[in-house]
Amino acid sequence: MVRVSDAHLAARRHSILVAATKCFSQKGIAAATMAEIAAEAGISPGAIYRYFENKDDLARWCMDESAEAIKHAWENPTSAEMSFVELSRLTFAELNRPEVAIDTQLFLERALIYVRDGHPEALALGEFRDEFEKVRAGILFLIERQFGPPPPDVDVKAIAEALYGFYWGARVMKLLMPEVNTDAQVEALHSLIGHALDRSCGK
Amino acid sequence: MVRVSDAHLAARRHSILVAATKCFSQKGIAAATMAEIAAEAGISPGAIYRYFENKDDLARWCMDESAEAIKHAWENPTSAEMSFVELSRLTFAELNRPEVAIDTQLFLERALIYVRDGHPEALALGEFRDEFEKVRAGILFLIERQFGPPPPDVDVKAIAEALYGFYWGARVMKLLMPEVNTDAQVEALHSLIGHALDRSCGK
Amino acid sequence: MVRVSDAHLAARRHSILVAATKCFSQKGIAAATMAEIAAEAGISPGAIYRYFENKDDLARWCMDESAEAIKHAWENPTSAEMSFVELSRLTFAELNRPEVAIDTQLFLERALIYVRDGHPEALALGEFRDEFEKVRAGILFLIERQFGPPPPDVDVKAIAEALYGFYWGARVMKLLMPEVNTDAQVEALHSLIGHALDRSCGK
Amino acid sequence: MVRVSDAHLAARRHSILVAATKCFSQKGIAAATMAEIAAEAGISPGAIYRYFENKDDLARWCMDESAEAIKHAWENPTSAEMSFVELSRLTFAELNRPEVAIDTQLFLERALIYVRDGHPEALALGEFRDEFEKVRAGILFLIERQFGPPPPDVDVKAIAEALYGFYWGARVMKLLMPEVNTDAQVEALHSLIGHALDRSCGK
DNA sequence: TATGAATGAGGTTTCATTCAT
DNA sequence: CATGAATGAAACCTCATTCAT
Repeated sequence: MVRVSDAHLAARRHSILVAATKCFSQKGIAAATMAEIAAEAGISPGAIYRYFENKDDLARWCMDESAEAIKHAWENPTSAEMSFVELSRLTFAELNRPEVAIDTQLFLERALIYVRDGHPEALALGEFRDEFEKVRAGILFLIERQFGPPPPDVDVKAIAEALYGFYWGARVMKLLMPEVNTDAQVEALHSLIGHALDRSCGK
Repeated sequence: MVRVSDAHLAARRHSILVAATKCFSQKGIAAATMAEIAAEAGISPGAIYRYFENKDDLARWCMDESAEAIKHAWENPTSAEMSFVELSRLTFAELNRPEVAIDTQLFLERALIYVRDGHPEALALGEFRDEFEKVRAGILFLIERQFGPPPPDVDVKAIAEALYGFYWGARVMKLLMPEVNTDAQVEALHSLIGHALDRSCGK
Repeated sequence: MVRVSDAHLAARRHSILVAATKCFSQKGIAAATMAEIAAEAGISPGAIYRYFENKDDLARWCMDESAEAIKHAWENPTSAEMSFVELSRLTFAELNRPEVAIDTQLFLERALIYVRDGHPEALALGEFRDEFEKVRAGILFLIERQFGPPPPDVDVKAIAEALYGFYWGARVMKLLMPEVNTDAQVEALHSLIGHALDRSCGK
Repeated sequence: MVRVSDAHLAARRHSILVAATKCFSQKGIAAATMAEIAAEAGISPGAIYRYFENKDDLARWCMDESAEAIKHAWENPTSAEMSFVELSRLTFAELNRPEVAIDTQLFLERALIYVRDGHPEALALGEFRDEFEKVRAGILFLIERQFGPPPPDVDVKAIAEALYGFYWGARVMKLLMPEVNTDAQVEALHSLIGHALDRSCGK
């Protein structure tokens, strides 16, 4: 009966997403209950259904939102002012924030759902392959911009792919063992890349 | 059915594990039902409970079994005849087998449970940290055996850690995008390591 | 169903208790099913769980309620206007009501559970020993108030205990053989007590 | 295939009854499982079904056996050498043996089943009413043999009934509170009866 | 719009009973 | 005769979802 502003609706929708994200990562999507999420969001269970079709829909939005949070500067490297080394330092520094764990968890849940169901329309918003292609291209671009054309015996494209894989591996490691020093790992990889690609070696 | 040989019991137990592993990875642990697993194993739902305490117990055995499958030569590198490069080639070649996907899925489910619950006794069999420490030590050992003492500006320990992280990242990538060429990535990393650690560069 | 008045909730809770009490005494606690109770109460099985933790909890409330119904004026004899004889007549007259059978049944179920489990916290609300002590003290008080100090060869405390035992025996007899005339039995006991304690005999 | 002596069969049957009686009184008939009983009897679950139709049948035999154990000298008082006072002292002394609790429990279970089901053929072996009539007659006979014809204002028949009720009440009390001194209660009742029926008072 | 009581399908688990050996 | 693995019906309980207010 009461007219409510769009802003208010959007805010409530967002608060539900936040609550759900918290619950989903704490207990897993399957185990978290709508009642818990409602309680966490400070509303009634029924109210959730005004904002989301059903639990699956809500979960999907949570996962997509977290996936969104993951999309980073790498996809649009041209616009970035930073060098490859600077950007990767920044990217991995991010992983030290504890909140990242929640995104990682939801990413993994999303990945598992993705694999189980084939590639259901349900996950249309976040296509892994797409992100992979884009980020790999971004890495490649930045490496070549920083180090110039690679020597013929170094497959920079594969290195870019490997770095992307390493990124996800690092997130999983951080999730399981938060004390792991991924920054040091990045520096080590940088030094490897430097040795291989920097002219200073040949000279 | 009268007394049955131990071998028969073990075989049935194993067949339940196989069926459960299949169902769990197809639908996720939470969504797979005991009835489905029983049907897949060709027995009645009740029979499962002669072999496993309950669904959680069954899931745990599945995850532990797959975790077991993951423990590889890396943990005991001294006994291996292979060089670092050979062993890592072999390890990543393994990832091309489609069956590995199931193990990866269960590993991720296990990881999520692990993170959610803190570190419950339930997962005692497979301690991530433990495996991490051992494998990292194995990698370190093999790298130094192959390349000799590293130059002072290369943090080999961090590289070993990074490689372990890369391994899991590669598994996740393979899970989501089976066509990804992780072998090429490994080769690229090998070439990086070679450039950095081989004496031929400095000379 | 939107917010409902507390009175309505209490009424529904009570109706579940009534339905459960009926089912439990008709079939026994173990054999009665939640579905039956729900049907008897005219609600869905799931609804019961908004009012009671689980079947055991429900059974406990039923038993406690009936136990509550059993606590009688005996526990607070001082406040009663009635003499020992009047009060016991009233108490046993109660047993002629057929509904008492249900309370007796639940009392016996409760007693059996109590004995099997040791003295679990579960039955904390109704401690037998407690009731026993209080009622015995009440009987003693009323006998002495009515008949004055007993002759030295009569153990009035033991008589009070025996009367309490007789009360429960009478309930069990009534349960099994409703036609038994417990009122006559009480009168007979009264006459025995009168003969023994009344001064009129000795004089 | 093996021929087994009747004695052996009877012994096994008996051992099953003993095991079942123990389990039934420990956990209640409904909660005790056939597997437990089999384990307690040292045989396999399947074997029980060679000796008893099903669980209900087994329970019935247990209850009847314990009911049998309850039938006492009271039913045939003429043949007894003992006086009323002696026999009741003996009867209640029996209640101090802890094993009696098991019989009491099974009696109560039997009583509850009896009440729930109406009077099913199932309980044909032990008719409460029958026992009641006989024992009451026995008590009456013994009281009159000991004390002679009662004064006109004492309803000895009702007293006999009351004593029977008291007996069961005492068993229930002993079950719930083993420390209760039922012997003292009997003595107190004896003294009451003595006061009322003994000539010494009137004289 | 929001509420939250109610629904009821469906999951896990138990266990009396059977029957091949 | 005994075994004990297997069955499968049925119980308890959960929780996503609905809808009267």
